[in-house]
Amino acid sequence: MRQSQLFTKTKKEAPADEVSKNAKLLIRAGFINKEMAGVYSYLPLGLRVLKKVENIIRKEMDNVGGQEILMSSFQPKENWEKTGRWNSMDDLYKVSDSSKREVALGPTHEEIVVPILRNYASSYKDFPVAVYQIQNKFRMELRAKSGILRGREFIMKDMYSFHTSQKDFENFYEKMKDVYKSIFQRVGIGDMTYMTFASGGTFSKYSHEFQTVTPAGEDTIYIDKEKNIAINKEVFNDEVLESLGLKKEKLIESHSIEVGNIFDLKTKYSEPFDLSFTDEKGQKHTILMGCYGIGLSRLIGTVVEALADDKGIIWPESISPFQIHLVSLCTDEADIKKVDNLYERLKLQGKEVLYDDRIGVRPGEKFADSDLIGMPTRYIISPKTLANESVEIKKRTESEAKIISIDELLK
RNA sequence: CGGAGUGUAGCUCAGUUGGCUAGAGCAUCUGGUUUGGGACCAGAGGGUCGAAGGUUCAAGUCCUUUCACUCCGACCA
Repeated sequence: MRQSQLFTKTKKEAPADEVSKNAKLLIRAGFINKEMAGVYSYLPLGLRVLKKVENIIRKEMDNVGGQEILMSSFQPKENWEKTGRWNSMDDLYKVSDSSKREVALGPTHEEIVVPILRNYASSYKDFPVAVYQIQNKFRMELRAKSGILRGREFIMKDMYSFHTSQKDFENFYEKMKDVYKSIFQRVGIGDMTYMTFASGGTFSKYSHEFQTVTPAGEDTIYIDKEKNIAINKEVFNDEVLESLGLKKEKLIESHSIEVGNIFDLKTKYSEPFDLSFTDEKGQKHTILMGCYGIGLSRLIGTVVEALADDKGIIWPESISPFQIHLVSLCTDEADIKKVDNLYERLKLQGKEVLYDDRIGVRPGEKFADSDLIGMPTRYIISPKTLANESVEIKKRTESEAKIISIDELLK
């Protein structure tokens, strides 16, 4: 894409009403736009990142047999009354229309997905099933904060699995642990993300979170680097330590951001909706469930928090809006034609290129913009490099550039 | 929801004990100069001072109400 066509622009100054690094950088660089507290729109660059993250997650979900669906955001009040959550969930958005009918805006989708399954599956032959979606969620956070990390509207992947036996559930749950590790590895924060033993909330006694270590995190975890696992402070006690075979002395305390969470739901939601199956002997049993969440918007914010430097964002190749930032410092027409040509050829090779073709913008400003936007690789092309038919290549994470010929580059 | 703070141009901010036609930088537009780390010169456009009400000869400035945003806390599938 030609940068001259991009309707967003970078800003020199961060907005006064943002404090978090992720929001400051993402807004300055033109990835997101703030609409109200905890609510952001995704602009062209931000949406490209979001789509990349989405596709990584989608592939991983499909690989474990997940079937993608898209459930409604409006959810009937009766369903929430059935599970007892209409009044017990503080952060549930309740909206009403002119006929005074009340509905919930979905913060999670157990109340929808279980009735859907019930509509189609009732035999042991119909299970196991896993369905998932990637969708906007609404939660009435009493206090939205930290930019994109804790919003009132946010984007989440939620998967729900359905099983006829505890063993089948456990197998799947174990598989999902690896799937989650793989996802966080692929988006570039695998080395700093730990599977963390945590509270199960209202569902069950314990659950597993995936926590990314950064000072911006609002959670506190204790990490065992050797075993590559951690414990959330909320369940940090002798009993848990012993059950996991961890020694207090070896643990390192860190702040972290919860980027994913997997739960054993047991029959908590299948029961109220009577989601059950008939076994080989004609006997009826309640279905066992698991649920698996990843906040995509939070994940993007976490990547920014964890990897950015003082000049701007640093995107891992896998989720960068473009792979290459082609920065042209050329001013006369013949040179510009040559750069245009290089841009077209890179595109033909299937490269994703953001081409800074802006005329009248000085080099310093282009470099500053390029650092801020944070593409992993920068190609600088100027009259100087063009004289030698070459390009200067610099990685966002490195300070030294190297020069190679255009021919070699295209090879 | 409790505590603290902030709302003035698209953005970042200044604006004295109430006083004349509300300012600067960035951004935008015009012209010129410049071109390897957010340049410079000259000019121009851009405002319901968050909103409503009040006090006053006079309100960005004082009072009341209200809304929004931020931070700390509580809360958090």
